[in-house]
Amino acid sequence: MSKKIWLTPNEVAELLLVSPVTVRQWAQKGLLPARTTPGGHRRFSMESVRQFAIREGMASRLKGEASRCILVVDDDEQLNRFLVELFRSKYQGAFVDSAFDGYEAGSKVQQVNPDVVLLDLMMPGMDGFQVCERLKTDVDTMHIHVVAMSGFYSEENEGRIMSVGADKFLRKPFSNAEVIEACGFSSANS
Amino acid sequence: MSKKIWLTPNEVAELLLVSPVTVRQWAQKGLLPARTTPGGHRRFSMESVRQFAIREGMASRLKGEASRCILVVDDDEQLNRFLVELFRSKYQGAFVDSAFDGYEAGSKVQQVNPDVVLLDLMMPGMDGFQVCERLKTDVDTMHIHVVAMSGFYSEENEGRIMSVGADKFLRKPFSNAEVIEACGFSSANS
DNA sequence: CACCAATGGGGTAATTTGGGTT
DNA sequence: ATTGTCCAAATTACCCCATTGG
Repeated sequence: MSKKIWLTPNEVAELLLVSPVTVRQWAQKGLLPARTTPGGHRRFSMESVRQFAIREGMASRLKGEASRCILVVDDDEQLNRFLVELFRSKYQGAFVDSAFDGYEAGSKVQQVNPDVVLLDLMMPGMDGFQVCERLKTDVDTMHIHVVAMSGFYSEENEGRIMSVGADKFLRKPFSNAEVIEACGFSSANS
Repeated sequence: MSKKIWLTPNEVAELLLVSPVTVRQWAQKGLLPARTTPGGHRRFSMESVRQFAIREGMASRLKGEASRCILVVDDDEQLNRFLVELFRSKYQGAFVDSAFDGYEAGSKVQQVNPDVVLLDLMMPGMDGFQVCERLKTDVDTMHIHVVAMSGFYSEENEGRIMSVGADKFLRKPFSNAEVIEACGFSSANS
């Protein structure tokens, strides 16, 4: 179900912008959970690295922590606009933006640094799986909450998207309350 | 992934001919964007430094680095790496980066603000036509020189990509001299 | 099984960095 | 606006040898 990705110290080092030696130190001190090979070499799971990176304050959240920011990625113009309006009207403090394809998603993520990405899986051209994987493998974006949406439900799809790091799965159609809850805005600010 | 060039504070200081302390100040004031390691040390991207230098009018201090910037977009890993290496080795002053799909293309364009985008038309997922159209429609990126590449030549394709704003069309396979010429590096340094 | 280049582990010493202050 | 200095902590260099993965 979940294809775990194990990273070598070198890969982690490159990801976190430090030398391999430093990664070893973290592992030695127990700061970064690791699994060891029969020969004693360490292997790190993507998930551990993500949590470590976020926990240790690598997040570039230096910017306005005031309001929340959500990015809607869906090629369906109707639904996209609707969702944007929904969030805009419901939470005036939040910054809401939208993207209609993979390219725009990448550009907008880089540009607005969202807290949440509401991501459609079935987009012609680039699918959401790739976008999600990219988001979750880049240290600068791995902290982003990914809510996947799909109209064609299948266990395989759900498993697949969750295995590449999605935080929630939403089956279309859904109610307003459901999206809002999934995006974690239920108890958010206003 | 792509080989990003991250600089330590000391390296930036040497590059801009100032003391490390000064670099710290800039980072603290948010003048120079930086990422931090889990331990709190700063790392600067070559691109940030370049933009900062230009913005602050000290571009002349840059030792001829990053005078130009080119982005290679192709899902063919082999060809992509080859092209990156080609430009890197041929023009050490140029900053070269790569993207392998639409999402990454959008992210990288936003991030490095290239002068030239070398764009493959036939990518699974998102095709180059969409990317090109986005590039040429957005005011912030419409100045970028787009060189389209394709292995499946057809008049229709060439007409189509040129109609959405591409500046050059390259038919695969092509010679090193051809790409370089197409990217406008012909009269560059050596 | 042996070979081999690249990588990883443990350890210590050397260097760099962030922050406060001048 | 930039730089020097101090200190504690973070990061790295270097050594030698084992492991990894062809």
